[in-house]
Amino acid sequence: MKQPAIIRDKENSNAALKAGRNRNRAQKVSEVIKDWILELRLFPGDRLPQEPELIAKLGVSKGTLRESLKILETQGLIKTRTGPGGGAFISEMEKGLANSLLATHFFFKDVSISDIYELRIIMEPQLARNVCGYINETQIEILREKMTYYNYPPVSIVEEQSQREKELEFHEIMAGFCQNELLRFNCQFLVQLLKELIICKKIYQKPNPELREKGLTYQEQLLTAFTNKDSETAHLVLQAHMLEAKSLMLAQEAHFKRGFLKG
Amino acid sequence: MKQPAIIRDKENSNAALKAGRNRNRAQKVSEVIKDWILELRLFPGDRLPQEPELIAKLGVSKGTLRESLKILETQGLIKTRTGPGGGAFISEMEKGLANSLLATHFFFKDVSISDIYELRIIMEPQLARNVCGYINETQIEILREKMTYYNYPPVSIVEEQSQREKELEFHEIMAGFCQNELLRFNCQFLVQLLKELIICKKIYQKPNPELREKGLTYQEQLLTAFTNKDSETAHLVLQAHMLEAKSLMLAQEAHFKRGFLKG
DNA sequence: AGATATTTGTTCGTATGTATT
DNA sequence: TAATACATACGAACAAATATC
Repeated sequence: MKQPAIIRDKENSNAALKAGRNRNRAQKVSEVIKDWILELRLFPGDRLPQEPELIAKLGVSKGTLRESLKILETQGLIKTRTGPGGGAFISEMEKGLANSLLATHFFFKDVSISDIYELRIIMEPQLARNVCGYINETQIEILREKMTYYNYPPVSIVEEQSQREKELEFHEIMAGFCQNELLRFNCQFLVQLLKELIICKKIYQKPNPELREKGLTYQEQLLTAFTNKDSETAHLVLQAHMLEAKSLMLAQEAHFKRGFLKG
Repeated sequence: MKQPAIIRDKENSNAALKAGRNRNRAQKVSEVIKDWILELRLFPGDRLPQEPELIAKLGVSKGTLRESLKILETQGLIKTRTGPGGGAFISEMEKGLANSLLATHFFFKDVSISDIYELRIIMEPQLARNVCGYINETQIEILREKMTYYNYPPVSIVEEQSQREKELEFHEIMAGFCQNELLRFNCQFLVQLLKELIICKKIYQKPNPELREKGLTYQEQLLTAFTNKDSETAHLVLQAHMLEAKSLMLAQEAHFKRGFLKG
C-alpha cells in the first residue's frame, strides 16, 4: 500500500511527474493536484488555479490537464464552472456519486436479495437504535407522512410498485437522520440496490399484500418507540421487520447481475 | 432518480447526445458508452471499438472522447492498452479502486473510531457466522499463520504497530473468504479505515498489551469454532472480541478528518 | 534482436460557448 | 448590450508503447 504523501513541495511533485515515464501522464498529474489540495489545505469551496496557470505549473498540455481534471471530477473531488471567476472548485463528493461508483463496483458481481438482506437484518436495527437517541418530533412527522403513501391497499400493479418504492424511501429518510456517516451510507446504499431491483428486474410483479401490511404495522410500532425514546424496542421492531421482509422476498428470489449501473 | 435505460439504440443515444447542450459533453458521451456496454452485453475482457471508430460513431472530437474514456477508466469500468490489438477493454473494477473512491467520499466527513466500531460490532460477528459455513482447513491454516506475527509481546513500538496491522489483516483475510460480496467489501473497507488510522494519525502510540492478548485469545476460540463448524459460537466470540476492542480503543479515541485520501 | 505496423497518448493552435460585469 | 474571462470543443500533427514478423 502506498504511503500517503501529505506534505510534498511543488518542485518534488513536478520532478516525480517528469520521472514517471512508464504510466499514464494524466493520472500522475491528477495525483500531483491531489497532493496540492492536501498541501495547501484546500477545502470545499476553494478554487484551484486556472487552466493556463495549471498548465504552466505542471508543464503539461491543455488536453492532458483536462483529462486530469476529469479524473478528479469523476472522483467527486472538484467541480468546474465556466465564465469569469470560474475554474475548478474543491467540492465535497455528493452522496449520489459515491453510490453510483460503488454500484459500478458491484456491476459484474453477483449480488442476491439474500445477500442484501443479510446486511439489512443487522444494519437497520442498529440504525433504529442509533437514530432513536436524537430523533425529534419533526423528523418523526416526516416519516409518518411518508407512510401515508402506502397505508392503504394498492389498486393496480403500478401503484403496488410505487408503494414499494415509498416504503423503501421510509428507510432511506430514517438513515438520513443518522449521524454515523458510515452507517448512514451503508443503509442508504442497500436501499438503492433494492430500488434498482424494482425498476430493472421487475420483480415484485406479483402482488404481495402481506409485505405491505406487516411492514406498515412494524413501522407504526417503530414510530411509537421513537416517540418514547425506547431504543431497544426500536431495535427489536426493526429486526423483526427485516426478518419478515427477507422471508417474504426470498419467495421471489432472483439474482441480478448488471443493470444497476447508472447513478 | 434517473430511469436506467438498459435498451437504447444507437440513433437514440446520439440524438440524446446532440440534444443536451446544457451540460458537459464528455460526461454525456461516457453515459452513451455505458449504455452501449449494457446494450451489447459486453463483459470484462471484451473490447470497445477503437478511437477513430468511436469518434465517428459518437460524432465528437478526439479530445472529448478521451475525456469520456478517462471518466470510465476512473470509474473502473474500462482499461486501455496501446499497440496493435489495443484499445479500451471492459474491466471489472478492482477492490482497491472501489476502496479509494469510497475513502474519497468520506474525505471531508468526520468519522470516529466509535463510528467504525459501531459497524464492526455488528458486521464482524455476522461475517464469522457466514464464513463458518464453508471455510476449509487450508483457509483456517492461513489465518493461524497470520496469528504467528503477533502471538508474542512486542519488543518495540515499531513492532507493536506492525502487530496491530497484522491483527487487522487477520480480519481482512477472513472477510476475503466471504461469499457475500457486500459483506466482504464492508468488512474490508472498515479494516482499511482503521489501518489508515494507524499510519496517518499515529494513534496506538502507547503500548496496549491488553488489546493484543485478548484479541489473540478470541481469535484462537474463533478458529476452534471454525474447525467445529460451530457458527453460533463463532458469532458470539467475535461479538465479544469487537466489544472488547471498541472499549479498549475508545480510551485512545481520536477523530480523524482527511489524510486517508490516496489509494 | 530489430524493424515495422498498429493503436493509444500528448501537444498545440484555433474556434466556440457561457457566465459575469 | 458589449466586453471580458474563462471553460469547452475541435482537428491535425507528433510521440510513445506494444504486438508481430
